[in-house]
Amino acid sequence: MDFIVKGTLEAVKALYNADLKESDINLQETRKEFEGEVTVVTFPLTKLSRKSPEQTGNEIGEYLVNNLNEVAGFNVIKGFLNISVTDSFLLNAFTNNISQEDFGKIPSAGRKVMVEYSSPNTNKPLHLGHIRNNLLGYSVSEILAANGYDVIKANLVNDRGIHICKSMLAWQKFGQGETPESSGLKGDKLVGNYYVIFDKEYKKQIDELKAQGQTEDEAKKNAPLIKEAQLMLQKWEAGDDEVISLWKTMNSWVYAGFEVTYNKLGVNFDKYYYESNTYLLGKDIIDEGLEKGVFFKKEDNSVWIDLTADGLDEKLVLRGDGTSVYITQDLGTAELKYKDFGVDESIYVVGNEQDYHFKVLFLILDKLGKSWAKGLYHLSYGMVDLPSGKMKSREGTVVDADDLIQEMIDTAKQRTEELGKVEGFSDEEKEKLYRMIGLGALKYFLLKVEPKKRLLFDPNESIDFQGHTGPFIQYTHARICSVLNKAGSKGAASPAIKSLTATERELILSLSKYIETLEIAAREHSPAQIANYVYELAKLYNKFYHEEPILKVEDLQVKDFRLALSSATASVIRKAMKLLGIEVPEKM
RNA sequence: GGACUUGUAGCUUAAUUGGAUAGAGCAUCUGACUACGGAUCAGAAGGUUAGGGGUUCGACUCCCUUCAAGUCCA
Repeated sequence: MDFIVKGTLEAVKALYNADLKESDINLQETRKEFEGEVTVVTFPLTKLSRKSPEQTGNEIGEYLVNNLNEVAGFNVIKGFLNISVTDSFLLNAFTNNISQEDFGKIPSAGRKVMVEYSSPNTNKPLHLGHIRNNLLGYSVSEILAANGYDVIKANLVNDRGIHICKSMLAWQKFGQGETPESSGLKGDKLVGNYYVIFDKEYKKQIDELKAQGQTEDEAKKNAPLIKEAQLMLQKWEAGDDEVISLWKTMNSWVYAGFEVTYNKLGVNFDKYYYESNTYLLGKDIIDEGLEKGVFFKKEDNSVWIDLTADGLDEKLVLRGDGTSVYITQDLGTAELKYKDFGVDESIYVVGNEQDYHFKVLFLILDKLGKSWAKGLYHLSYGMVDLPSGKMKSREGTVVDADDLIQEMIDTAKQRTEELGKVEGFSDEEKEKLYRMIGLGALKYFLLKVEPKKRLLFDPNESIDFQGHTGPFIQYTHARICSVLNKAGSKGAASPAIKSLTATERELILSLSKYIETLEIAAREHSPAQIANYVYELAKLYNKFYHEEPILKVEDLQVKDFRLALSSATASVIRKAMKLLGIEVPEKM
């Protein structure tokens, strides 16, 4: 609707002799209860016209009708100038653009972006919180790619540290040689079990020590198990053969397990980073910062940065004994990523508990004068909570990723069978369909909410398959496919069509908004924008479907046009859902 | 102690970034040519946008303050 903005600028120039920028024109969609498609808000223009909002609207409206072929008419309500565009304008847009196969394709911007997501610990299986992370990361990658970016999906695996030593130690002591093969357990589950066992045994020891008169803090430090775990970490850092070998073995179990979950979720990565390779990075950046006077040393030799001028605190970047803190290695890893790929932008998909951390990290890199620091972005998302509060793997109050996925598939199966809709499906096709619908429901459920909002998940309330859901949109797609199949044609936009029904107009307008939605989703790093858009589109199509006959309509040109409209809708649904990582079936 | 985020119908949520009577879905109630696929559609009911104050033509949106939930920093 660019031409409305340009026309309004001309009108303001001609009528009031004022020069405005495009951004000064406040354009919005016309509300359903009024006639028209686009609305110019004229309140701000009254300063130029020195007339009432109504008069200003009428004058501009007159100008537009007289000067723009595409404008059919207008009405003014208070400070709102509602403009109706002509049917032929909409039909042209549909024929020349929307109905084309490559509609929605944005040419390459020649920019490279890295999206780091998932980034799991190797001591426990993935849970619902990780699912949100993975879906967000994957979807944002798809959205950026659709916007013409060259995208690198990265996974920074936290494969070292005290937590994995705990699992290793517990396995050594209590595992009796259990392996994924011997137990039939998924590798990540097996390792996770030992992490829990460690915690139980550790707590026992703490209780014993407390019974002997030690305080809680003392007991936590003195328990033999924790000391052993710390010793193991030291051995790991020293490269002890036995420890390294066990570490490699157990991690390989975990990776095999993760791979299964990633496949089920349909996410993947172009590049894996491992903390065991990166945890020592960053120390040269500390030196660089000291030289540049960005950092300073305290008496105990620890290195700090003073961020009080930026409204933050003093922040430790290297300990007095020369060992790293989290931010040390993150500084190093950021630089490594840039060296590896020369990305223009780098996105970190990490929970909002690390908001402060990333604020500091990016600020430091900026102060160090890194040219690429302004391209860093923390895609912060809210935690997934249960009604009982936070999920804690050590206490077993987690919604396991594999279990949840399976439940969703089972529910999809049950629903579909109840509805008796899989006649003529082979067993393989059925399995594929159940998986598609179950995951569609799950993914849509998680992605339709703005990332930064916290998500409450009640395991006792099943995820819906009706209404504002993934299956609703999948159903709409299948329904369109069914119509097209029956017709045996994808239709064609006929130039002979003279007029459109109200719903046809709405549908074309909705389709035309796909590209700007794509751009907004990329700018805001928000799959929710796509999710809500495609729902609106599907809803509108169903309305159209009920109101207007397609196959039964006598006029063949109208029939052909409606088929083309259906086909274009299916196509946009398919493209939009793909951005969410959701597949759509042709029958369901 | 300091900082950040969130708070919208019973529940899950949207609002073009300051615009019209705050828009949907679930649940509840009422309807839909014996259907081009009823996982759908049409309608009813449901709101002091956590509370209070301010800014202006106009506030869910910006500012101040109180409350609630969550998180981070040493």
